[in-house]
Amino acid sequence: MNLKELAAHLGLSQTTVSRALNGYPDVAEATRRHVLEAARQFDYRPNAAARRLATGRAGTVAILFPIDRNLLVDPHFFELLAGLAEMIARTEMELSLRATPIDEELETYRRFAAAGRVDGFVLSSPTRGDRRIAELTALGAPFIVHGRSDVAEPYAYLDIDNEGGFRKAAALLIDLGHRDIALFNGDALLTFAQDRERGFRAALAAQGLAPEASRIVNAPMTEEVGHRSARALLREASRPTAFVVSSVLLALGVYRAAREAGLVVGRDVSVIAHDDALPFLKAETFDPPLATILSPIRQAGYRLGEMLIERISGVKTDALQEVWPVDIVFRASVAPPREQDTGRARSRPAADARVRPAPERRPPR
Amino acid sequence: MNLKELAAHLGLSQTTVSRALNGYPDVAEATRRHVLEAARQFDYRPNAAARRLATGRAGTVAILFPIDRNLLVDPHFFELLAGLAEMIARTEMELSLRATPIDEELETYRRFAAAGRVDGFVLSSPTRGDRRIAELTALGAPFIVHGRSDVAEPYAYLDIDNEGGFRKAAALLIDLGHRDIALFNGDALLTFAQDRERGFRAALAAQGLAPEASRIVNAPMTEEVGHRSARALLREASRPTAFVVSSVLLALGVYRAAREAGLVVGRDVSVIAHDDALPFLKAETFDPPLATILSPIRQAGYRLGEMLIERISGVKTDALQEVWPVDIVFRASVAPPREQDTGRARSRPAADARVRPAPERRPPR
DNA sequence: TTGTAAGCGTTATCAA
DNA sequence: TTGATAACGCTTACAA
Repeated sequence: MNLKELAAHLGLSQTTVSRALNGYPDVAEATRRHVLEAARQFDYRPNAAARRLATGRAGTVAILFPIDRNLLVDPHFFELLAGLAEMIARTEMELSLRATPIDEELETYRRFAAAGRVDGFVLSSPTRGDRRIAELTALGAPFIVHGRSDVAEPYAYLDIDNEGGFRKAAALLIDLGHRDIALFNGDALLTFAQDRERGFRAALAAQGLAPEASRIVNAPMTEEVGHRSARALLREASRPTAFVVSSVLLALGVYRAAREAGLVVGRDVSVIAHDDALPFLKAETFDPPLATILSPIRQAGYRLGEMLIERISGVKTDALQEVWPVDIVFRASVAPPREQDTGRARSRPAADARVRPAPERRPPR
Repeated sequence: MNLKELAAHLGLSQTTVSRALNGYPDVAEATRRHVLEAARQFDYRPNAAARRLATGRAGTVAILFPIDRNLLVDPHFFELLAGLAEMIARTEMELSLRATPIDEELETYRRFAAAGRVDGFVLSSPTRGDRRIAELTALGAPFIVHGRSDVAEPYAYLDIDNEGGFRKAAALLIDLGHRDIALFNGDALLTFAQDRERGFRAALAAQGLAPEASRIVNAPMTEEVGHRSARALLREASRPTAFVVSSVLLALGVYRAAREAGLVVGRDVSVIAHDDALPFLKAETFDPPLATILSPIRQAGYRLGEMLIERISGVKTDALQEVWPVDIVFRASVAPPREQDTGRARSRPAADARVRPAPERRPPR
């Protein structure tokens, strides 16, 4: 059943039926009732392609992800995606997911935009000097960035306070007495990794400290990397007493390395991790529970969807720039450093390990 | 630049230009060259909506996922999605991702199909008597199922040999001497969980064994569930000596529960897990390395994309039914049961734990 | 080998 | 408040 047939059946013109269906004001109430009734009865659904062609709007937003960056599609991205999908599902729009070889990325954006396949994009994992921003701006395609970059153009973004979060986490460890702290971070090109490192260094610098090169690791955020990196450091005669890491997956690896070295997390070494709130691996169920810099990435995905839609409907970029604060959640994985022992201790952490209560701060929305 | 303008510029009709661009044979070679050249020069991209309207093809496949089933979007789904996206990216098609409240699921399929928004669907996580299959068949919408269901209609699917895999895994543990084996599985409504349980029970039955009710757990496949379930069982005076679990995430929780109970995996308890090959958490990096029933879900996603496209282009359902074998990979998490001790042992598993080599079997493609 | 013209199913303009 | 009618940009009979 299409519009023509429906109109014929009703003895009305297509115009009137279309108006009635789309909620235009200049339609008699009685007419509208008839039309809606008939549409329901015949289960009429306007053809998407025809509508797109007529309106010039694609009714679609897209998010691209590179497929050959480490051959790894990471779970943080998918949490973001879940939130985004959830938001888009509340609208009439569609969400198009596109994998793309990294070297064809810009070309893919161009193709999608030029063919009118999408109305806007979500950009994730921006890098330093990210070229996508200039490209899409030049194309005139609406977009929103999850994170920030150091480019000249103004653009819409939603970011979290990575720098502040990591500064606070490191400061906290320093307060407890730690002096040798390692940072396991994402790829060095990613701005969020740079922001985190900046915050981390700032906290150290405030106490006149500076990390040795070996203490900073940039690599994919997996259990395996966390394990390998921590193992290497824990073998050293003078090992770090604390770790700040960019993902609970990295933390998982650090815990394993600590166990293997006969060290007890929350006593012999402290660990604090950025937690995107991956639903299948929760910091509070770590053993011991993992202290975190918390910022639910799924909520960010949801909000990104809202912001992109506002952007598409004409809201200016400078009205679409948000930075969310992050929560620091203290748990038993963090404690004052211990007199460095032989590394052979095996008992469990004291149940009464001194832990400050988690502040009750929530991100917006 | 649209077709009309391009044609005008070339001094040709739209028809000829369209033909040249779409590779029709009845176009003079010289003409085609000119057209392609001009198209490149002006960076002409056919408008997607217009093409869709004219051809009646949406150029899109969709995959839906429920948002309120446990509020959990699981990483196995996203691995599937990654593979699917990778395949679709090699085509001109689009992949539409839709979240949907579980109670509006069927309606969402209907809406998408009726509005001509998609050419076909991938159905994931089928349940017993899954209603989506009958619905989509009635609608005449092409689809492919990841997994199988017990419905009357013929349909296209790709599944793995869940039953065989779990039968073999359980049989192996029995061979080693285990008699009390627990199964941690997904939601009981899911056919893959049922198939796995059937295989598990068959292996036990072959030796005249039957699991107690407490030994079978159906729940979301998370670390937390694995931990909680294993902890409950390991507290019993007569505890299971082995665990067969449906995900590496569950296995992670089992490992943790074992550690807490002072038990050593690969000595005091054996663990074997189904491994969908989640890239951020690898069975071989577990401590001790985790034996698995292996079947990379990302490859399945890729193949599902291929099969769906074939289905859309008219291939019959009975030519699109595949069941992949699974690999059993032996690792140090599996060993013969031990004389049941007090559960206080703390030493590490012997490095020379008897482990059979992994058979070298690969799934098709 | 090329061109004319109709059609895909909407929305939007303008007049009635 | 309603209705002709013209886009929207492409594909595809059919004719030349």
